[in-house]
Amino acid sequence: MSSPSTPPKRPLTLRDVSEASGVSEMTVSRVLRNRGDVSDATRLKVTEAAKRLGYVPNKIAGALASQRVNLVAVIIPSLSNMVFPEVLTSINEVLDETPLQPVFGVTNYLPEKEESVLFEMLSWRPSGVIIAGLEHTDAARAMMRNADVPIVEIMDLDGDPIDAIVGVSQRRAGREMAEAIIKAGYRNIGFMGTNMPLDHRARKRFEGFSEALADAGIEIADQEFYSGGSALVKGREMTEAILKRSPGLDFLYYSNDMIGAGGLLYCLANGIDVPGQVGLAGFNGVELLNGLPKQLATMDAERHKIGRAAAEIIAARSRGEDAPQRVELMPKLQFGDTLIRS
Amino acid sequence: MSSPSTPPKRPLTLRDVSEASGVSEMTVSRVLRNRGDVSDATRLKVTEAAKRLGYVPNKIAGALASQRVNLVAVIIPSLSNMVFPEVLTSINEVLDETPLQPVFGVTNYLPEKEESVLFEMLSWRPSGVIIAGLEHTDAARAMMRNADVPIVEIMDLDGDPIDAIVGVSQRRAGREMAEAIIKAGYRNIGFMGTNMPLDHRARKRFEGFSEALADAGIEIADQEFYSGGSALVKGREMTEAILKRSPGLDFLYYSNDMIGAGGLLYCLANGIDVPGQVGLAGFNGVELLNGLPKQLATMDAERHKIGRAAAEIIAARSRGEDAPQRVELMPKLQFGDTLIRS
DNA sequence: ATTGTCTATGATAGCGCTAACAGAATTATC
DNA sequence: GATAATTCTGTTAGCGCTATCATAGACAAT
Repeated sequence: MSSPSTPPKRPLTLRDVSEASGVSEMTVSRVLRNRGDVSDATRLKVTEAAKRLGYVPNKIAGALASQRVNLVAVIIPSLSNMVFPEVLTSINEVLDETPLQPVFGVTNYLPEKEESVLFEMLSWRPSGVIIAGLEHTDAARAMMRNADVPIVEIMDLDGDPIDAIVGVSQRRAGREMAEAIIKAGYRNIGFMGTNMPLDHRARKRFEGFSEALADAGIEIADQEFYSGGSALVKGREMTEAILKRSPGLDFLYYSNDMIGAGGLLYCLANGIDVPGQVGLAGFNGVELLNGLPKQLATMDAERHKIGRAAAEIIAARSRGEDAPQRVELMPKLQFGDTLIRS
Repeated sequence: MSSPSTPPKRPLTLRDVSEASGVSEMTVSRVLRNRGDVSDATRLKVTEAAKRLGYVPNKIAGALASQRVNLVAVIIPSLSNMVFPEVLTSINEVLDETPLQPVFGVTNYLPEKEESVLFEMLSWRPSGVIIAGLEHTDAARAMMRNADVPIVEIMDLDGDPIDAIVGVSQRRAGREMAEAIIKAGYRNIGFMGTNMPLDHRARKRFEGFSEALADAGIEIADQEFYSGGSALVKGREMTEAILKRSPGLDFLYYSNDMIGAGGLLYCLANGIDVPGQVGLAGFNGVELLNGLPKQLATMDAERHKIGRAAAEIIAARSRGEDAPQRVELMPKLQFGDTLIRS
């Protein structure tokens, strides 16, 4: 372990390493990238000099010269909803085993923000783009079509992809839940969800849910929407409100597990028999639910698989291999303890 | 709205826009960056041509030429612990109002991984680095010292910073909680936490906690450690185990709120009077707690403020302004319903 | 020796932009 | 009307790397 060199004023370049090791810049470059034939003796000299100087290659120059960038743009609506960090984690895991590096951008569910984040990211000429959802501004679509790199739209499956797509049909997920609820004998069904017109996935689940109910001749008996605040608290509050207003409800469907968990805790705390008096279900399959006193019925959104599959498509395509254009994952209904009356 | 142009085979460059608009590349560059004087007429021609062609500037070339990069490296241990996405969200918020763009890297609490992520990030010559914790490999420290950009170490305050530092004293946070517990009259105290030797912040809290107890002549009566799995579930399980093993415990301190919440739910479900029989406290002040039947005593880790302050330091420094070298935030003890016996 | 085949290294020419300066066009000043 | 000041636009020369081709040396086959 040599002690670190004194802080350089002028930033180090290949030339410095080249001079320090007595070989050409080209050879240094070869050694540092492990490319081409270099004798062991030179290799040693160079790595030694590079380490001694504390040289860090300049990828900007490298990328410009080689026209290759190892970045993958990953664009998601939010970090507050645990779903997205989980997707990111999976993407990370997969890309860790490749030369690729994810770069994250957050849109706050705003199409214009998405467009600007995308523009910014594309200007770094990434090797691929993973982006949540299918709804984008015209300009954003055009940029992605023109970018000439693999684009993977994730999470949602209901719509026309630009390039590749990985996700679950949100509409169908809503449908399946509705069908399971009907089959379990519930008829007086309330819905609670976010009041976020730009969360297209929640919207599509809701649409699928209502459609399936309509097919069975059932209408949603009551509904509540919220925005902002702690989801768990909102779940309690909305559940209290909806049950006070519509005491006849026998089932409550929540558009996500956090508000569902809030609702469940409310029912348990207030002596409401679940699912005897009221059945409950959420969506996402968040890990949190396992720790609750009762297991909330939910549907696993397969977000880890989604992240993996998307990253694998980018990785494969960037290696020149081909990869699936469409990966449909099937969310599994987990009945838990709140859907089937025993 | 002109329809998008046909997908170009050869990627567009400034030259294409220059030719399309009949001015020099330099003028196009000026228009696109809003820099220097350009007549309105030319400006219009250029923006029009750029939009029509769907030109996206190449920041790689731009950065190389200008020696300016608008990226800020943000390095955190994990995305699974909500604390970090929350910090990222705040960093994002602040940087959104600047020309800077965060780039995230995840280390999985591994020093070697941190070193490699850091190396990778520094090779893009970012305008600043925000990195969690004060513990790094020697090589990592050397790289940061040599990088000649602002470095902000966050979350923790107990140790020697490389450059700037923003956080809370974890040791002191542990101390304060211990003191509050003692003051409330508890004497038989159990501890539960992660078994992660590399989570230095949890370790320091634990140390501060034990020290303060020792000062009062108290020793930790029993303890449990976990790793992996759903924290809420682990909280239940550990609580059950520790209470069975040491029925005399009158207080349980959890190293984070998720396991604390699990413990609280376990106690409530099993008719254990909280805080009459057993007092409880966690750490972090996660929003989730607000939705629980009882409010768990905790300490707000100020992670939003940490993110904001760190990003503001980078932003200020990158504008050439000066900024604080050390920001100490004071975690506030929130007593909730589980610490003070009424 | 002659030619060919490797292996190891170097020289050259950009990658697509922008900094810095130069110059043309326009307006102001006396 | 001449000069200076003020726009505006263009020219040149890199930024720090890598692709590509050239070349020198080592060795083998002929």
